[in-house]
Amino acid sequence: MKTYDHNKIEKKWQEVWDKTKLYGAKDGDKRKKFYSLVMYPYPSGALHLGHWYNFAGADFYTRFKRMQGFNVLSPIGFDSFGLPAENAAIKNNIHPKEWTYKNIKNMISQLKSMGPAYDWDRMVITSDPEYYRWTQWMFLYMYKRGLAYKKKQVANWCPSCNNVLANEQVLGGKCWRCDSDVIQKEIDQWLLKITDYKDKLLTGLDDIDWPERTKEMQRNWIGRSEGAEIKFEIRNSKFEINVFTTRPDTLFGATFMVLAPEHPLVLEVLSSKKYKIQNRKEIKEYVKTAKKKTELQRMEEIKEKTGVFSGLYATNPVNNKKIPIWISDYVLMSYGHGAIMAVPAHDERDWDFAKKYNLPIIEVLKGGNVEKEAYTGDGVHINSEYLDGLSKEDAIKRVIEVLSKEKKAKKTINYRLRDWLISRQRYWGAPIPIIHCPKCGEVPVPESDLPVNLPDDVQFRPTGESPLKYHDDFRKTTCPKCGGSAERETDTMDTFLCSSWYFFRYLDPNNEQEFCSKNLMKYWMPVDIYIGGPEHAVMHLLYSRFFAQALYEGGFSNVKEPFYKLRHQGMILGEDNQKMSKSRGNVVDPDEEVKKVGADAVRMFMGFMGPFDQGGPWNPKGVVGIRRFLDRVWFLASGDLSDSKPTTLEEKIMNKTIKKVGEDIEELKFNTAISALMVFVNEVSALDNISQKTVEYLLIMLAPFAPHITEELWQKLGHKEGIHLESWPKYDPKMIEDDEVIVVVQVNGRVRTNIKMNKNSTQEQVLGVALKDKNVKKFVSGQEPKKIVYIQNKILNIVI
RNA sequence: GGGCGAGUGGCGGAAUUGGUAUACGCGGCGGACUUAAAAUCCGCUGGUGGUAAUACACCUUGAGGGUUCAAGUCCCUCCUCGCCCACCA
Repeated sequence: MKTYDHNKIEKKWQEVWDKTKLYGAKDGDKRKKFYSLVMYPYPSGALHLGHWYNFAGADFYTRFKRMQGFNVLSPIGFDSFGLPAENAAIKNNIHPKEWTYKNIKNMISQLKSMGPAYDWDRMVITSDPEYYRWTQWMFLYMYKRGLAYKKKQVANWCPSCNNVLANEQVLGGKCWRCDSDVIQKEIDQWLLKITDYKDKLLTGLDDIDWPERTKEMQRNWIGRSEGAEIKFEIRNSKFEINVFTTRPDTLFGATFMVLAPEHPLVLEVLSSKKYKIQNRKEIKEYVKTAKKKTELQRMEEIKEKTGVFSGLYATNPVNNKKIPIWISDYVLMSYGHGAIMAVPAHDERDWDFAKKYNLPIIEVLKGGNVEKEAYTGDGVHINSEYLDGLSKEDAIKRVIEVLSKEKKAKKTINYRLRDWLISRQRYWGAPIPIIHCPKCGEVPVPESDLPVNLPDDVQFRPTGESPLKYHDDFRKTTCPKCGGSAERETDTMDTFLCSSWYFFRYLDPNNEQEFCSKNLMKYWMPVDIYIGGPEHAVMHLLYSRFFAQALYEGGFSNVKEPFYKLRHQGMILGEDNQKMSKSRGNVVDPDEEVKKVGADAVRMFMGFMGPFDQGGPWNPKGVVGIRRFLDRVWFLASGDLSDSKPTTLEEKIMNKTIKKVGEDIEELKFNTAISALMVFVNEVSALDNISQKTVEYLLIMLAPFAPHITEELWQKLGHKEGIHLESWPKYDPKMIEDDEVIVVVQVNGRVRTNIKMNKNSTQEQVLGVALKDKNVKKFVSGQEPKKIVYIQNKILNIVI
C-alpha cells in the first residue's frame, strides 16, 4: 500500500515534540532572535478553518526561520475576556469562566493537532488574574499619565449587548459583534486619550513594513485634514460659532450656517427666553427625533436631508452679510465643532440642503454649473472681492491672512480620531481599578492591591446589566486614601485593552514584579512578523501601537512601534465562493478534514490553494491532491535509495529547488514554493537510481509544511536527531546555471521556434543557427531583416 | 460618494517584473493493473482551422484603443466584481 497512517504518525510526533519541548524559545540566546506572532484567538469553542489558515501560514514561516538558524519565539494564547462568554452564561446557565476555560482546553488540543511549532510554556490567557492584574496596571499607568479620564458623553450604545462601543467597533452603524443597530446614549464612561498620539501614530506608519492598504486605513481613521477655524458672530447675542473648514477660500459663497442638533447653542436657544423664536416647538421636536435615530437611520438619510431654521442669524466675517443659521443632523457633533459654514455652490451636501429649503446659491469659483450640481474642484475665484482671480491654494492662503488680522480665522488641523472609550457595563472583563470615595473622589487602586479580582459568585440578570453593580462584596470597599467607606468602579475594561499589550507578556509570562522585564523586552522586541486578519486594521492594530507609544514615553517599552512587519492572511470561503456560515451550510470543520487526510495535508493545502494574502474557496477535492503528493513522497522515501552521491542532474534539480522554495517562503508565497516541491518530486521520481541525499534534501524543504510525515521519514532513513533541528540548505549558484540555454526565435514578434545554444552565444551565432530552421526560413522568406533584437540567453527577434 | 485591490482554461491558480501565456494542482478523457471497483501508475487535455496521423497556421489573459522589435505585465478610456471607509465640512 502506497500510503501512510497519518493518525498514527501525527499523534506520535506531536507527543514527542511536546515532551521534549522542541519548539521552546531561548531567552537571551546568542543566535539572532526572531519573534513571530499570530493574533491570538478568542476561545469561542472551536477552531475554524480561518484560524487554521492564519496559523498554518505563520507556522510555515516560523519553521523556516528556525531552520535558517534564528532563535525563534512563536507563542500562542487566548483573548479570553469578552461578551460571548457572558451571553452564553445568561442563555445556557453556565458560568462565563467555566464556558471560557472549557473552550480553551478544547482549542488547545485542536491547536496541537495541527502540529504547530509553538512554545507552549508561554501561554497567555487574558482572563487569568495573573494576566489581568497587569491589564489593570496598564490602566493605572495611563491614569497616572493623564491618559485615562471619566466623562459623561453621548456614546455608541448597542441595545442588544447592553454595552457601549468604541467608534472603531461600530461598523456601518451596526455593532461589530452582534450586528444590531447602534443608538446614541448619554452615559458616564472611561476613555483613553489616544488622540494625544494622533501625530505619532500617523508618522510612525512611515517606518514600519505593513501592507500599504492597512497603513492607509489607519491614516484615514486618524483623518488628519488641514484647514481653518473661522469665527462667526451671532447677531443680537454675545455668542459666536467656530467652524472648521478645509475650504476657507469659498467663504464669499457661504450663504447659511448649519448646527448639529446636539450643538450647545441649540440647547441655549431652546432653554432661554431671550431669543425671539417663533418655531421653538418645531426645533424641540426636530432635536428630539434626531436624538432617537440610530446611526443607521442617519446614514440612510444621506440623500434626503432634513433640517429646521433656528431663528438666528450670523455675520459672514468676510463681507458682514447676514446669513441664517439652520439646524440639521447632516452636521455631526463629533467632528469639527459641530457647526459648519454652508457653501452650497461648492459642497454637495450644502447644495442638497439649499435646494430643499430654497436657500441662495452663490457661485464663487468658476468651473462647473452650480445650478445643476455643486462644483467642488479648483478654478478661478469670482464674486469674492479680494480673492477674485486667485486659484484655490492661493485663495486659501490669502483669506486666512486677511481674516487672521481681525482674529476671525486661523489655520488649524482637524482630526477624525476620537478618544478610545474603554468602559464596558458588563461582567466578563478586567475590572477598572478605581475606587469612588465620597470624600476623596476618584481614587486609583494602589498597585500593591492589584489585581482587583473579578468575583465568581455573581447573579446574571436577564436585562444584561452588570452583576457587579449588585455584588456588595465587590462593590463596597474602603478608600485607600482616607480609609472611609467607598465604592469600586463596576465597569470592566474593553477586551481590546487586554490585547493591546499581550505580545509583551509572552516574553515574560510568569513575572510577578512587572508586566515584562526590560532585559527580555530588549532582547525580543519588536515583533519581527505579525500575521493576522485585516479586520483589525483600525482596532487592535491601532490600539497596540498607541500602547507601545505611551509605554515608550514612560520608559516601559523599548520600542515605539511594536510590530515591525505585518502581513495579512486572506479569507477562506466555502466551496460556493461565499463566506462560510451556518445558514449557507458551507462550513468546513477542520477536525474532520484532519481525520480524513491528516494535518500535514490540510496545512499544506492551505499553503497551496493560492496566494496567502488572498485566501479563496476551500476545495475539498483539492486537498486530496496534496495527500496524493505526500503519499508519493512517502513512497519515494521508503523505496530503494542509493548510497552514492547525487548525480549532477540531481544536484541541478536540487539546487534550483532550494533557491526557489527558500525565496518563496521568505515572501510568504507558499503556493509556488509547494508547486516547486511537486516539480522536484516529479523530476526525481522519473530517475532510476535516486540518491538518499537527494530525498533528504526534499524532506528538509518539505518539513515546514508537513512536519509530521517528514519527521517520520527522517527517522526511517536512520537519523537519530529530528528533522526540525536541521538547517535550511544552501544552494550553489553555479549548479543552477546551465551551459546550454534555450533561445526563443521570433519573426516579427511571433514565436517560430526555439533553439538550444551554448550559454552567452553572440547574436551572430544564434542568428546563424536560427536562419537554418525551416520554419524561420519560411517566414523570413529570403528578405533582408529590417532590425534584429537579441537579448542574450533569452530571445532573438528578426523583424522583416 | 471616497480609498484600496482584482479580472488569465471547466475550476484553484503560475508567469524570471516588458521576453516561449496557461507552471503546479483539481476535474475530465484514454490506457495499464484488477474477476470487478476503489486506489495507484502512464499518456492526453485553452479555442478554431487543418491533416489519415503528424507538421503547421490563426485566435486567446474583462472590453476597446495606444506605446514597443516584443504587452497578462506599461499608458489612456470603459465595464464587472471584492474589501474597507463614509453626511468628516
